[in-house]
Amino acid sequence: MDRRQKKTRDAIFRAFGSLLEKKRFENITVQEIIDEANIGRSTFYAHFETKDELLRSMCTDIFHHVFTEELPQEHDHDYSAGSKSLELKLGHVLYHLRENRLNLKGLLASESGELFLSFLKDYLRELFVRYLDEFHMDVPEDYLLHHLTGSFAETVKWWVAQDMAPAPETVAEYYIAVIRK
Amino acid sequence: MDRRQKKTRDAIFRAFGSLLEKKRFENITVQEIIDEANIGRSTFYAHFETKDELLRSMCTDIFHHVFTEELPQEHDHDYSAGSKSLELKLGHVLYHLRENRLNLKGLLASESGELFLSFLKDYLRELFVRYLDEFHMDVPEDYLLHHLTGSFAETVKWWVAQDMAPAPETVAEYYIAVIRK
DNA sequence: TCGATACAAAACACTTTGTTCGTTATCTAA
DNA sequence: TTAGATAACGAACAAAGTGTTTTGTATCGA
Repeated sequence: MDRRQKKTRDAIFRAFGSLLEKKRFENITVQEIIDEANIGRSTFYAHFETKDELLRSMCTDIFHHVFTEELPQEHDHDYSAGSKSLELKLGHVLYHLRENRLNLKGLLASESGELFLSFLKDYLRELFVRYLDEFHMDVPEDYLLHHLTGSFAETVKWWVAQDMAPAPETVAEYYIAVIRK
Repeated sequence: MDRRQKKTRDAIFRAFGSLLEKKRFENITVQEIIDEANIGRSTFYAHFETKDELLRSMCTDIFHHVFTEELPQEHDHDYSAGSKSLELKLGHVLYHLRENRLNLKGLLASESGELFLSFLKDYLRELFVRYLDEFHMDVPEDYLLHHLTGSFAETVKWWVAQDMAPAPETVAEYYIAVIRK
């Protein structure tokens, strides 16, 4: 990739992240991003069609990082030993969300939060679907999946509201406790 | 209240509701509401400072209706008989949400949905707090409440996504099944 | 070095918002 | 029924934001 492209792309991401720490997504204008990134107006639109697409790109980056580099030992999925596997995986996800350079508090507020969370839920769904057989509830599978991903997303919201102070392992434990798999 | 005020206020609500059936909140402009309601521009702003405040008023109306007229027999709260009380109450809430003249699908989409759901959660919190002693989980009370309200809100989302086809009682049953009080 | 292309900067048309103001219509209370 | 208050109308306005276009310049990679 052309160095110039990478340079401005990084500048845009940096500017956007920095602005998200100060104000919520919908109150950030393209002009502000342009000024903060110190680039030309037309340059921004050459990279992103809209502010939403920028957010989308940023979310993709984050979750690709969180959900691929992570989740090791696919095969210690041990049914016999009580299986803490899911709890461990979710702990890892939380761990990486916290250490991410991004200010989640800014991202989660309102509109942008919904997009962020819908990304999170998509990834979570793939994860949970592999554990469905461990749940024995008399409800539609689709509803159960919706409940599990939604509840974890709500857990993340709660955690962020607590400034992510509780340890990831603790939060994962809380979550497992309330969903009672 | 002056008849003229009530008349235009109603017209605005009606227009807004009608537009919400066709498009999502953030794509509706004040001008469209004005045209649909057939009122003057300055008149709109005399009633509501902003589009958000209009939405807020509408939510207040809906939930006041749903949560007050409802929830009868406060004292059949029967601990001994397995207590279906909570399930019944939640069923009533769902029932009223469905019969409400408002198109929830339009409301729940994106931005506006968050405001709507935050209203719902506030009311739910008051409801759940009276049942907390029926849950025996080793997690912070605040987290538990957050989980219960959040999960029910997610349940509503799921239900709306199913076009509210399943019976309210059935959905309430699903919910009770997954939270396992 | 040379051709391609990314960038800057300014101008542009367009949309939406929220306010102001003079006029007209409607209400309420006496 | 009338008089005074107040709500609605509608046009005009400034301000802010969006997304596009154009022209010239700087930087890249081969």
